[in-house]
Amino acid sequence: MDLFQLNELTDDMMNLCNNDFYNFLKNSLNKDLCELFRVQAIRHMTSLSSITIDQIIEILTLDIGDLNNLKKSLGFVTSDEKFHVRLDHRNLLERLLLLVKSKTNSSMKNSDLSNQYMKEQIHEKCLEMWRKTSNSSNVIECELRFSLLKEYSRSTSCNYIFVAEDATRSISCIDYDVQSNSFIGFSAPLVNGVPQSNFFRTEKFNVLKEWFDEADTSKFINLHMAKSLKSSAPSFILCAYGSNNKFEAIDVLRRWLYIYHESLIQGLRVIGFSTDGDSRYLRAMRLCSRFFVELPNSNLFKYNDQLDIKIPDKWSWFFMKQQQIFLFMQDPIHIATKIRNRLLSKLANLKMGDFSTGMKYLAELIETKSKIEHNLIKSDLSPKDRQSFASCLRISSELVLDLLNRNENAKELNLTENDIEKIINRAFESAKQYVAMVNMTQLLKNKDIYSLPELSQFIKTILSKASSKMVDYKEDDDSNYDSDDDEFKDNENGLATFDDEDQMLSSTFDEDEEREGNITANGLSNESQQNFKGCRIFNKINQQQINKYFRISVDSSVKYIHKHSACWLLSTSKNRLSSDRLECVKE
DNA sequence: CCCCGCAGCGTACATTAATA
DNA sequence: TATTAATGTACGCTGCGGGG
Repeated sequence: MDLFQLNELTDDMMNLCNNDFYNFLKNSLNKDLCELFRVQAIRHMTSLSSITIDQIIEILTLDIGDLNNLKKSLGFVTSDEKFHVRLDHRNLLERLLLLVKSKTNSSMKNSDLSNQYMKEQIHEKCLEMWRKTSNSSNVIECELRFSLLKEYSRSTSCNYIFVAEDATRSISCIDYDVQSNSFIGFSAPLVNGVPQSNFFRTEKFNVLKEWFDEADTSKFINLHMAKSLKSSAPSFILCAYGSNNKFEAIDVLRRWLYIYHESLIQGLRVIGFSTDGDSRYLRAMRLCSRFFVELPNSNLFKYNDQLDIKIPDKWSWFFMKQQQIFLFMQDPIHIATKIRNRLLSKLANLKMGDFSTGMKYLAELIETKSKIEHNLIKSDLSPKDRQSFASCLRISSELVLDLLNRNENAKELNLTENDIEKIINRAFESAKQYVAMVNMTQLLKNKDIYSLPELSQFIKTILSKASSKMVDYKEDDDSNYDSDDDEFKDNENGLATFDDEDQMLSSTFDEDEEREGNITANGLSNESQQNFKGCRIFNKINQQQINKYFRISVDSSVKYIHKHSACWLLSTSKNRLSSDRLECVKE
């Protein structure tokens, strides 16, 4: 078979593997090249789509005794030990790879991915992920990974990102992280709304004990996700940390601004934020969008790259300011589940425009059509699981929408600017009726606030000057960053100096030492390394490992205890969520 | 055993009353 | 008039008990 005569590989050829594959290679290339593929353990035709010639022959450049014969028949070794493959062999390989690549490309276009190819792709992706996670250090609590974010956005070739944030309840548990040499599970203090990473780092056992007694443990996990605006892009974990849920709206705002600034330094523009409906988040949104709020001490527009939102002139009732730096939305998963719950609710009725929707159309669909057409299951229509986002996906899938559009009774609804105006006007008209009922019409007419624009202007004035306006004097300049920092550093040093080595032996922590003493006294027989119910205490440890251990004094001699063991020693109670919620968290 | 609704709690915020 | 204290609201989480 001559590859140069062949215009395209057939599907059968593409699916060749193992012996069939090698036979094909023997026929179309030659015996030696076939052997090369065997050596490289390439067993499938489809594997060739992602390989280059250099990768295949690279092995021959190495000094491997078993391959000497193969080397001789495929090329030459020059005096400087470099290997050169014979031109004819190279041409053959090039041709083969070209044919395979063009075939896989065309089959991709036909969206006719063979299973084999999919597997290869998944394999490739897994490898890529593995490389990424092994190269870059793992997520460190509190650390905002802006440099990785830059890498991520470059891979999606889009410089605009949307950031989401949410917190959820978790089991609190203190543990020691060897990599960062710090304790995790305490709730880190916020500076400018940003949690301090590696804040709980100490070499003193007593400091740790103090933290156990006084510091708050994290009862929540707060997670920041970023997503490139490119729709196909995956999402990216920006930051995760424990929190005790004690924070204010201004913390949120500052955190957002911090993320915005840092991203800008990396050349990325954060378009907006989305969170759930926690009142502090909502307040932060209000502060940031200056919705009847004043922030006299912060300048949101110092980078001069605000978004200009075009609000129609007629919309006198739309009070949002034109210039914004962020867009806000409740996170779409919440919205989707809420709409679904409403849609499936037996009591409430979801109206969209003039159309009243309901689950009857969907139920009809399930009854009349086969599952292959809509992919819905009956439980999708039972509102029992109110958080089932999978159901939302299925209900709103293209398949279902398509089928619904074909149904005359369930027409699609497109919301336009005009529709919104209509809705507002209708609401205003019905409000007028209520006003008429209480005989206020004349009064309003006299005061010149009976028409919509007039009333809007009136309300706007009232809202902006009245006490309903919120004023926040919290500062947002750079000098503030430093002062806050110092404050916390002082605090840290204060603790450290208070518990320095001399004091460790003093009477302040007698009680503590005695407990230690008991432990060792019970277990202490004659060995240098003691086991006491899994808590090991050493007389001596490797100097390289010294920062993983606490120096403690027992019976006036110095011993070492691993920081992890110290955590175990100090955790007295096991906090857990009730069982069903625990399962939710595990998910 | 699992799921759900209910009451209670904690947190932050908004509003109102009281005070300097 | 500006600040502080008290009260009320919203929301999410927890524990409990009932029902399937």
